[in-house]
Amino acid sequence: MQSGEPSSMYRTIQQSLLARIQAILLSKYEITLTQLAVEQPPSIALGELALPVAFELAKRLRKAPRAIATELAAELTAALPQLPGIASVEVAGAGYLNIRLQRSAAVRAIAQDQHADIGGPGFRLIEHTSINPNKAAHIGHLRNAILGDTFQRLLRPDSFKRGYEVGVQNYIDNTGVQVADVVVGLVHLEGKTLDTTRELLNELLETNTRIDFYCWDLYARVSQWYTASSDAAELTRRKQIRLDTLHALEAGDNDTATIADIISTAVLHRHLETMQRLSIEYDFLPRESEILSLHFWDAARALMLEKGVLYLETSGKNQGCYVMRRAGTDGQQKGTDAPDEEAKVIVRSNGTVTYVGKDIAYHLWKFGLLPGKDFGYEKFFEYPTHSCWISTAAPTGPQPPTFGHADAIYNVIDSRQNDPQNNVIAALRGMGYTDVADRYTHFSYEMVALTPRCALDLGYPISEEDQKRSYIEVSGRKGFGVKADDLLDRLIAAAKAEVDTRHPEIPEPERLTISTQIAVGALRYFMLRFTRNTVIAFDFKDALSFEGETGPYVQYAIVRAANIFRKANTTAEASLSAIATLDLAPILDSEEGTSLWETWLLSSKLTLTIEQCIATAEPAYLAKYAFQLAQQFNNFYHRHHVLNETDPTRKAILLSTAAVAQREMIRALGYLGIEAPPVM
RNA sequence: GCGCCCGUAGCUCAGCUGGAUAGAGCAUCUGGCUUCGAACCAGAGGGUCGGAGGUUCGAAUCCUUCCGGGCGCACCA
Repeated sequence: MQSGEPSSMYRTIQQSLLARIQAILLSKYEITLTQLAVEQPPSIALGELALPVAFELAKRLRKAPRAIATELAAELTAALPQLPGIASVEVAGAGYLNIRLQRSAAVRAIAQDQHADIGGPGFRLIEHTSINPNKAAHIGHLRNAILGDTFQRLLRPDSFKRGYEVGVQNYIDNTGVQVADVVVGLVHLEGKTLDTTRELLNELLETNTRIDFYCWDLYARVSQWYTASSDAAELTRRKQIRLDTLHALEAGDNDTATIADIISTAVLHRHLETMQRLSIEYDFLPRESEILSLHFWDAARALMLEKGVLYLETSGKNQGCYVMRRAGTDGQQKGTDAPDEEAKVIVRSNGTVTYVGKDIAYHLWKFGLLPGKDFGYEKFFEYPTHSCWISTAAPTGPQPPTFGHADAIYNVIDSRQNDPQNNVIAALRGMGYTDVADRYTHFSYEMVALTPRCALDLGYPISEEDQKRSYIEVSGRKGFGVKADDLLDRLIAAAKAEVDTRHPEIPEPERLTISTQIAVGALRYFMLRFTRNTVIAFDFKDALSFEGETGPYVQYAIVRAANIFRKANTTAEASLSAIATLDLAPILDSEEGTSLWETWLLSSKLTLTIEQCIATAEPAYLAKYAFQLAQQFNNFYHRHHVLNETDPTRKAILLSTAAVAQREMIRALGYLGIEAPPVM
C-alpha cells in the first residue's frame, strides 16, 4: 500500500482472500463460483469477515456445510503466510468461515489515513431544487435540495477523494402557470401595474418583508379566486384571465411578462438566500424563458422527426397532434391501422408544445445532443468561492461556462413525476441514444407531508376524515405547509436557547453561529435519515429534536472528542501519528482492545459507505453511518477515561482512537453538509 | 382499469446483492454527573416482519396471489 493507487486495507484483504478461496475450490473440488458473498459476523468477537461459501457448496458436494467449512479453513490456515493482514480463519455456526484481521497492522494503516479512492472520468450534471419562483420554499422543497446537495458533495472532487467533475443546476420555470397565477393576483386582485409592482418590491424591501412570503399568501388567494364564485360566466372570465396571462408570459416582450420577470427573479433571489442558509449552492440556473426564446424545441422537434420518434397522428382522439409512444407501452398493435390511443401528445393540435416536449429538448441539451443550441450565460449570484450563472437570451461574453455536455445526469424530482420522467427517457432511447438513456437517473423521492396534529397546531382547518390519516399532503395552492425559513428560524431559536444557558461566557455573535450550525445540522440530518421512498410525515416535535438519532448527536460527539485533545494539550493529528512506533498488539488483541478495535474498524468504512451511497443514489446510508459512528464513540467515551489513563502506551491508543473517530465523523458530517461546532 | 411506492416494537424508521438470537431512535420504567460536559451512557419491557401459498439447506429480503394505504396515469405545468 506504499506505492501505486491508494487502496483500502479492508478491500485489499478481501480481494486476496477471495482469490485464494477460488483457487482452493478449483483445485480441491473443481468448482468455480462466479460470486462469493462476504458478510460481517453478528459480533466483532467472531471476526471481521464471514463467508457463507460452505452453504453454497453443500448441495453440489453432497456434504454437510460444516464439514466443507472445516476443510476450507484448514486450507486457508495453511495459506496464511500468503494472506497479508489476516490473523486467523475459523469455522463457526452451522458452517461459516470467520476471518480475523491483524488488528495492529490495520490500525496503523487507518491511522495513516490509507483509504480507497472514489471517482472517475466524465461530467455529471445534477439538477435539484427547481422550485416554481412564485412562492416561498417549503419543507418539501427542502428535502429535494438537501438530497441533491448531499449527493453532489458525495460526487464532487475534494481533498479526500478524486471524485467526479460535477455541475449543479436549478431549473427555473419562470413562464409557467404558477408564476402566471401570482401575476393574476397582482394585476387583478391587487390592481397593480408594472410601475406599481416595482413600487411594491421597493416597499417590501424597505419594510424587510420577504417577497416569497408575500407571494405565498397571494398565490393561495388567487387559487381560491379561480373557483370562488357562484356565477358561471364569472368563473369562465377568471379562467380566461389565467390563460391570457400564461400566454403573455410565454410570448414575452410585454408588461405582463415583465411583471412576471421581476417578481419571479426576486423570488428566485430569496430561494437562493434560503438555501444558502443551509450551505446549498448552485452553479447554473437554466430558465424556461430561454428554452422558449432560444427555440430549443425547434431543434429537438427536427431531431425527433428525423429519428422517427415523433409522428403526426392522423386519426383518433389525438388527430392533428404530434405524438410519441409512451414509456412502457407497445404502441399500436401489429397488423392494424388503429392509432395508438395511449400515445403521449408532444405538440398540441393548436401547434403549441407540451411540458414533456420542452423537457425532452432540455434534456437533449443536457447531454450535448441539441445541435447548434446553447444558453447565453451571465453571472447572477455570488458565493464566497464561486459564481452562480443564469441563462440569458443574449450571447455570452468571453469565457462562458459550459454545462450542456453531461456524461451522466441525476434529476432530483419527486416520485409524482415518475411518468413524465420515464417519457423523457423513452424519447431518448427511441432516438437511439440508449447509452445516454442508461446514464439518466431520475433521483426519485417521496414527498414531505404534515401529520394531522402538526396541521392543527399550525391552525389549518382539518376535516374529520383527514384527521384520521397518518399524513396530509402540503399544498402551495392552498397555502398549506411549513415554510423553510420559518422552520429554520424556529430551529435556530431552539438551539440558541440551549447554547445561551450552557455557554453564557461566549460572545453573542459566536453563540448565534453555533446555534445556526446546530439548527442546520438538525434539519439536514432530519431530511436525510429517511430513505428516499419513505414519505416523511413532518412533525415539529421530531424535527426540533436535538437528541437521539439527530445531527446534533453527532456534532456533540465531535465536541466531546475535541475537549479531550484540548485538555490533553494535543491534537487529533498528533494523536494519530503518535502510535506509529508503538507496539499496539498486546492491547488491541486483548479483550479490552476489542471495543477499541471496533471503533477503528467502523471508522475505516467511510469510503465503503460513500460508494454505496453513490451506487444506489441513497444518501440516507451515510446519515446512518455518521450516527452509528457517533454512538460507537460515545460508548468508547464512557468506557475509557482517556485523561486519567496512566499507562503511556494505553493512553496513546485511547487518544488515537478518539482521533480517528472524530476525523471520520467530521468527514461524514461534511458530506451531509453539516458543520462541526467548536463547542455546543 | 393500468403503472410506481409502502405495510417490520406503542410511535417514527433501518435492515446492503437471500444467511448466525429481526435492529435503532422516540415514548415508558430502572440506574448513572466531586471523574475528558448527562444534547450522554448502561439496563428492562415491547415484534405471528399485513395474510396465504411457493422457491431454497436457509426468506423481513426473491416469485405468485389476496387485503389495507399512498401517488401517478391530460391537447396542465
